[in-house]
Amino acid sequence: MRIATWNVNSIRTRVGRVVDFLVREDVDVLAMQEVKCKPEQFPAEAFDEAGYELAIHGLNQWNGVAIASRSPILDVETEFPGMPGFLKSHDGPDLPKEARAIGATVDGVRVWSLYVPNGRSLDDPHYAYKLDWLAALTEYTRTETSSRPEVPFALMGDFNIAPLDEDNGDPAVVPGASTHVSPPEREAFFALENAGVTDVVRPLVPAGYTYWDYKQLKFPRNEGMRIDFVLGSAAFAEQVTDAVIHRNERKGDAPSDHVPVLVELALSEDDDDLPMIFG
DNA sequence: ATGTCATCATGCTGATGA
Repeated sequence: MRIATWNVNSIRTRVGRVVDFLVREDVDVLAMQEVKCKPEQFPAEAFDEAGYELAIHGLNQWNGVAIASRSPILDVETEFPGMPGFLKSHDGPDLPKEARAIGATVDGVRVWSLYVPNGRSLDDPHYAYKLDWLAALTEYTRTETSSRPEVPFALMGDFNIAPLDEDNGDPAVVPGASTHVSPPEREAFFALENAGVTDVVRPLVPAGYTYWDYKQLKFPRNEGMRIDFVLGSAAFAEQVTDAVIHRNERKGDAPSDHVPVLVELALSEDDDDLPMIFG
């Protein structure tokens, strides 16, 4: 199985690029973030024609997550247990939470496409929301990986955190003053890694960024950040045979500001592609 | 240079979010 994550920054703007990538790289499952549309606005036909089905969670022009898959998408959830809402986005507990998570089972793998809140600034309510959101995700991950350790489980997406100093190549992102690199955010990320999942890409791709701001020639200067990750349970991680950060997807016409991160698993998909030996 | 990009609405320009 070849499975990837990509913050596409508007699927309506990027659909050609995204489907081209899926076909060219023989991707079986794609977790998308920032699709920036409602399900009825999602360009589903292009995915259908390329042989992918979709699960989409989008409420408005902000955020929005989706999963595309060649195999059937089962048991879809649009939030994880305990996931908080952002106070400014609703006036009460009955109103919908932001569309930042979608989980589904594909070929026996439990996959989450996650768009972690940005935080905006260290003194913004969005920053506290980000930490609360990560704490709830950590508790869910601990419960899930301990109660069903045999199920391969993966958190894939834009975590909006550069966990290590080497993950931040942007001089405008200053430790002590900026989000994405503050100690509480990094501690939240490490707590998640201690709750039953590990970064399956870093051992295979030790260096490299996944995001470059559109402004100030950040990509030509290579002043990027590594903030998109695939965190897998033991049952997932032990199947990983390869990983690639597709840096070239930041080039050319109308790129997203993030690039896809692809992981290959030894896990067999289903028998559809195999010869019919037994008739 | 607060230098780009995407979206929506008080809509063809500004506000919001990243």
